[in-house]
Amino acid sequence: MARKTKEDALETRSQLLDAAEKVFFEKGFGQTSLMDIAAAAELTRGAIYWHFKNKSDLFEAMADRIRLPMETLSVACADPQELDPLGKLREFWVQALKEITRNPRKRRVLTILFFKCELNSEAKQLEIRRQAGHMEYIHHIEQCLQNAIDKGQLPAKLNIHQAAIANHALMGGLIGNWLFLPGSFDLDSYAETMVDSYLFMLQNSPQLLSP
Amino acid sequence: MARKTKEDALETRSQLLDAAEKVFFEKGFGQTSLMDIAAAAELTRGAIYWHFKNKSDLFEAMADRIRLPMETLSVACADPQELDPLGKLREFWVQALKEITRNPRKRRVLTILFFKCELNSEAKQLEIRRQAGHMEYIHHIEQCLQNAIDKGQLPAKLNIHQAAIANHALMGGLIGNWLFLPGSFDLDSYAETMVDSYLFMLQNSPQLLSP
DNA sequence: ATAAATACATACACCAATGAATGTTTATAT
DNA sequence: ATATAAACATTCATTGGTGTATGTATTTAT
Repeated sequence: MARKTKEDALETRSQLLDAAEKVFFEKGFGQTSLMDIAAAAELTRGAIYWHFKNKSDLFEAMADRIRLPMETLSVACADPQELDPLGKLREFWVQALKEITRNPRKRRVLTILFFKCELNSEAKQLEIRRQAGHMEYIHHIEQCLQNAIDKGQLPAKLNIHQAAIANHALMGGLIGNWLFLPGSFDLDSYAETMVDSYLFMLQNSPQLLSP
Repeated sequence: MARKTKEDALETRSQLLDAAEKVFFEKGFGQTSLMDIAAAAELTRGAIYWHFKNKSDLFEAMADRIRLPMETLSVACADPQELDPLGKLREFWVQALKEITRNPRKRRVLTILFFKCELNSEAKQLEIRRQAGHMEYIHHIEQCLQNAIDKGQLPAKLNIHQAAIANHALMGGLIGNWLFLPGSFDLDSYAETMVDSYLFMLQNSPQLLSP
């Protein structure tokens, strides 16, 4: 076929990514063939193999168009200069949860990553990314909590690791459960309550204090 | 091949399920062929097709050998006769979390269900089961919480639905995160703290009260 | 004792999907 | 103006895996 302009080529590339996102979301990674995606983009497999190495490569490119919630926690929370780290943390999570309900692309891609693909040798890069994000997030949130303790916003004897684990579990669980059954609760309007309740727990729960 | 006795047949059937569990865990559902499973069981695909309709059928049979944590919440918690519903709930979740770390089969199968398979047309039954479990669990825990309110163990104005959503998210998140990176924290020793902190939150958080 | 059914193993046919090879037209560099 | 390479479309060969059909030795019912 005729050669396109550089911008045109980038356009078809993003068409392919849009189509991949759509079909992966509808049929799951394993059940969709490259022809399905090409057809959805009104192109051929030739276009896919020109822009991407293979199905996994296309999948990664699609996933790379969004940042995972856990990957977006600002280092500002851990900044010693920050006077209100806990407020920052609260703001971050309230916004992050609402963002998922309001950004259709993020919602679709997260649904794919959570439920419509599996971690195996095909998706090695995805697994590595998730593992790294997992561990980095725990580290970031621990720094953030330590910072809040230093500012007197949290009890000095708070068990930081347990608090971080609880945060990760609660937020990740909220996201996953809502993505799985968006009708089961209104994540957008529950966001503040969930975050505030968690923060209340950190400030007051005697169970989370180190002996 | 020679016909086996009825007990022998059941034995080979469970050998196939064991092998399926092992290979699915190692390679993921999509990446394992029926020959992989047959080989792991030191049998042939003929044996699989005798005992199961196809790969999905085998997968479901494997998954059906365990009960999901959310499926095991006793109705005892919601029993009006129960004097200590909150204590029952606490006991249930502490045990459920510890069980996952101690029961290798449950751990493997849950890992498969969480990360090594995808929800698509092949796994329709699995998705239906998970959706049903999801909704039934919310319902059960709401009844349990209402019962605890009636017994004076929780504030009368507690927002039951939000409390149930938080419970589901926290417990599901803990399980999922631990299965994903079992080295990131000690679920077994954190179990009590997490459950107790959650219950403390229910009892004291002003955010979880209805206006 | 023997006919039928069981519990598999083996062999076969088939297809959907991949990846590469090739074709075609146009943008772009020179 | 021309050669080159980009941006795909088309065609082709290959294959891993599935489902089924068939074989076969026992078990079990009668």
